[in-house]
Amino acid sequence: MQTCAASLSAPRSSPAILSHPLSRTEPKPTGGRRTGPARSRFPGIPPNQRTTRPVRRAVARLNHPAAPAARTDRPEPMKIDELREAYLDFFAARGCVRRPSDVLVPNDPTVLFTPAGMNQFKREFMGLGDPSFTRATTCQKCLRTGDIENVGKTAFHETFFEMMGNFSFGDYFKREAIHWAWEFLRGTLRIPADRLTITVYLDDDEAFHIWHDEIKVPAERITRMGEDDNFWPAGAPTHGPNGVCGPCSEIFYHGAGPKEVEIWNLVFTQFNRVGPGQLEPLPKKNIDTGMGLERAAACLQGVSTVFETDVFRPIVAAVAETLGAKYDRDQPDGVRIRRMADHSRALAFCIHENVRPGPEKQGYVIRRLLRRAVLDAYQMGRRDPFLYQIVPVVADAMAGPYPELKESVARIQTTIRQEEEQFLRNLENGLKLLADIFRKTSASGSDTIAGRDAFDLHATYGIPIEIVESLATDRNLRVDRPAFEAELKQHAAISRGTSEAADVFAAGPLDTLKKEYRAGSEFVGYATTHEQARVIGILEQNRLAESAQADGGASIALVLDRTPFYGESGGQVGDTGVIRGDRFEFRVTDTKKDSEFVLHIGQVAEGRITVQQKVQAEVDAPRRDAIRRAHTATHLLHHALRTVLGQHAQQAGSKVEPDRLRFDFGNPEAVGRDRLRAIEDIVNERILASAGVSWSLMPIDQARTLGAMALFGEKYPDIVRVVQMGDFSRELCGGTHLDSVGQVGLFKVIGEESVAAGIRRITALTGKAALDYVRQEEEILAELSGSLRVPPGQVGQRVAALMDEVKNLKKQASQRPRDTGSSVSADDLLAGAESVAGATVVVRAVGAMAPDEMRQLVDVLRRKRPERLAVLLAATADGKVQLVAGFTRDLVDSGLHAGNWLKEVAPVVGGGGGGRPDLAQAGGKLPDKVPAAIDRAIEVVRERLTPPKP
RNA sequence: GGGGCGGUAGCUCAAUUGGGAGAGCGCCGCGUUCGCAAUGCGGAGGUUGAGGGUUCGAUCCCCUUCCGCUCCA
Repeated sequence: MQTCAASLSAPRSSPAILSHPLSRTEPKPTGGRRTGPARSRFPGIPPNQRTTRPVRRAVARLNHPAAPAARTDRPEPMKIDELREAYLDFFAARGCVRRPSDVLVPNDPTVLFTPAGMNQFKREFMGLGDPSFTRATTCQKCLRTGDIENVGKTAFHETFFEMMGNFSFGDYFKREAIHWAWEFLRGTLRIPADRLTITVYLDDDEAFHIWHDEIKVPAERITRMGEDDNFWPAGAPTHGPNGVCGPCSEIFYHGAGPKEVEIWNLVFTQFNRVGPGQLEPLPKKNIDTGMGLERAAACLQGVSTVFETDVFRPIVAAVAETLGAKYDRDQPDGVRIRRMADHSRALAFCIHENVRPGPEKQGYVIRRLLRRAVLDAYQMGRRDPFLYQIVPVVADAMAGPYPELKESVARIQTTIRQEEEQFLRNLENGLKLLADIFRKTSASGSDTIAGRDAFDLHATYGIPIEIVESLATDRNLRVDRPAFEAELKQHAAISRGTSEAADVFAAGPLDTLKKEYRAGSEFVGYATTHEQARVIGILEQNRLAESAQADGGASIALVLDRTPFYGESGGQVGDTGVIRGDRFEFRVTDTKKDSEFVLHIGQVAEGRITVQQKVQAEVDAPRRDAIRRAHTATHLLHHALRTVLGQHAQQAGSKVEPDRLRFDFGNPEAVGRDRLRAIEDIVNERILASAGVSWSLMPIDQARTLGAMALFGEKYPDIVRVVQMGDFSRELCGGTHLDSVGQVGLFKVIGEESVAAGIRRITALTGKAALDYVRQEEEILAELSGSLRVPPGQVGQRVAALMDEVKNLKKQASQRPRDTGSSVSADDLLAGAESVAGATVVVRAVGAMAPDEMRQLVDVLRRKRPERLAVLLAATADGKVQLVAGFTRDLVDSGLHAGNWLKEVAPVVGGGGGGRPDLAQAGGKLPDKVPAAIDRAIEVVRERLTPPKP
């Protein structure tokens, strides 16, 4: 039976179905006295939502007489997709707003990946978030690599996982959180009470009381734990950090195995830590809970690891099958297969959200995941890429909640495959280096590879220690593992450097403003470029100020209640312009967005601004128009790219400036001139056709249904703006656009390049800038044609002809005999040679000669006199001396060294030199001393030359 | 953010305290052959990533910078 999320999220079933007599999953009240107190405990929740609701899929099944589960005593275990829906339904019924999962890489500088369900609610926890709800529930995609070594080895560690949570922002607190958790576990999931135990924080009597006296959990099933186990953040009271924190209470499941499983953590955020041991109660207390989806499912399904749950089983099987291995849970390869299964799922989700393997940050985390998995396969004997083959299985297994994954399968596979190939190549290269190390180690008579060598291989070339060890063993060598570990530790210590311990919750100056103006700044710039407004904040050096005056240059930021200025976002640059008020003028040089506020950044040109003042905000309209042209053209380009290259050519980023745009998109290869031309043509044809541009607001789901292009891995608000051009382009976009496509004027591509593996970038111009560009090219051509004295059309031929000519002339020049003027011929030199100890000694000043020529002259001399010849030539040019010396082979063999000869001569001309025994060169700065150097040279060679051996 | 390694011909890589920029493969031409594979001879192809410094002289040493790889955080 197919797991079907669609049916799970169908409109609510009628109460009649819920009370169907066969509905055995309808929970029994946990106690007879339940209903009464429950009413008073949960004010504000409609009574019909207070009781636990059953899982609708189960209901549907029970209503269908043919369903096998209806006839067995034990219903088939709950699937992961069912558990997820049951949880979200349960809390939605208790007034929690069901929010979508945040993206894996959140807009949050303190984390690389979303680590927990609460991450997306940080602002809500501070009372600064969306005011439309105070309780929420989510199933959040998370990624953690802190315990990566344990993945596959333990039952429950995963890198990618889903965390279900319910959250209260100053709304319900401890009592409700605990009661509901228990109701869900006991009622909806029907977990027997004797399988559950509880922990609470040492002195959290309130929580203990609720568990013991209200829920009636026996005292021996409740344990009080210290701040390291039952406080969030762990150890916060003693060790910090300062800020919001609180005790927590955990629920453990005791299955068949020896170890209990933590399936639920309830965090009661009730304190503000101001110093060691100093906890001040918060006026508004929060609830932050987390239930690991997969581990909870494993408990329900009666399996001992997450890898045996219904979602993971096919992935594990696919890995084993692809590798031609048999999956045996308890064999060493079992660990590897589980790890590969986990990593392939994590990779699929990350790459889907456009996190690609790379050298830093998120990309590097992903790269390591991939390499770890490929290494596992390598050690199981696999030498080709394989991981990419798992992707479709992952997409299938996760299709219920994440159907969009399927659309990305091809893209994810390509990315993974390329990275696999690269890593395998690295490994092959590494093996060569490894062979060297082995040889050196053996040659030195040792059987142990130094830890330092192993570490160098690891740190510099990325050759994993496991590979080194395994290959070493094959050659009866071993690795000094302790020394390796020591190196690793030392490197880690050095690298730690300045890792800042960022506060989990950091409040900025704008948050103060946020308390007063919840809605933020209103943007009126779609309709107008000038507007009356009021100053609601002045930001000076990151602090709020009451007023600001002209003081020569310091940049400050103004916040207005409403503004026509567009704050930089979605790739579109911020507006510039001017803000005027009573006796002041403020020049806006840039506009940025900070959460809900628009920051007008610039300088006070004259006068004094104070908060609450009325102002006139005026955007630089011509510049804005140029931006609109570029932005509308960007959508046209996106459309043309997909038409010419295919649907894979999706946006991967963009920058929109006045009459200039940069657009990054996925494409495996360079676009090429022809296709680039076709793309440019399509855009310009659309411009000529001049379709209208319109926009509307709609819920995100509706926009997707309409086929509006949205980026994966991008966080969108609930209500989105959809910009439509004619009938060919519809995109989610908050930017400013033209009224009609025709206003773009001219569109000209000026460059295409690669920015990352699989990502290309097109740079283009619009409007006046495009015209200017074309004119500039025209002028360059005119200039060229002028100086070449040919019509523009013949410039190419003319240049080619000139280049040919240059080449031929060069060739002729190099072949011409060297008899240029002052230069000396080899024969002359030999004629003037002296004879020393039976050898021919040529030591001469040769006027101006290039080093290259001198070397060749030495060669000529040696050819003419192949035996017992010593040459030293001295040239002078530009106030410098150049010496070249050489010996014939036999003299070198008899112990003479041209380099050493020069070392004795060059100091005379104020220089130094050296070279090979048969040929050397030297230089100096004293041309006057050349005669002295020549004397010295002859003197030296006389001392050294010995008569030939008989 | 920090550490290590690297960037030389189209590709893979050499170049012994700093001293003449090379090899193999590929490419082009000619020869051998009925033709192909094979093979012989000849040839083209380089701002040694960029910029600066030290030096008589820098692929080599130093500094800056860009890019790639890699480890750690």
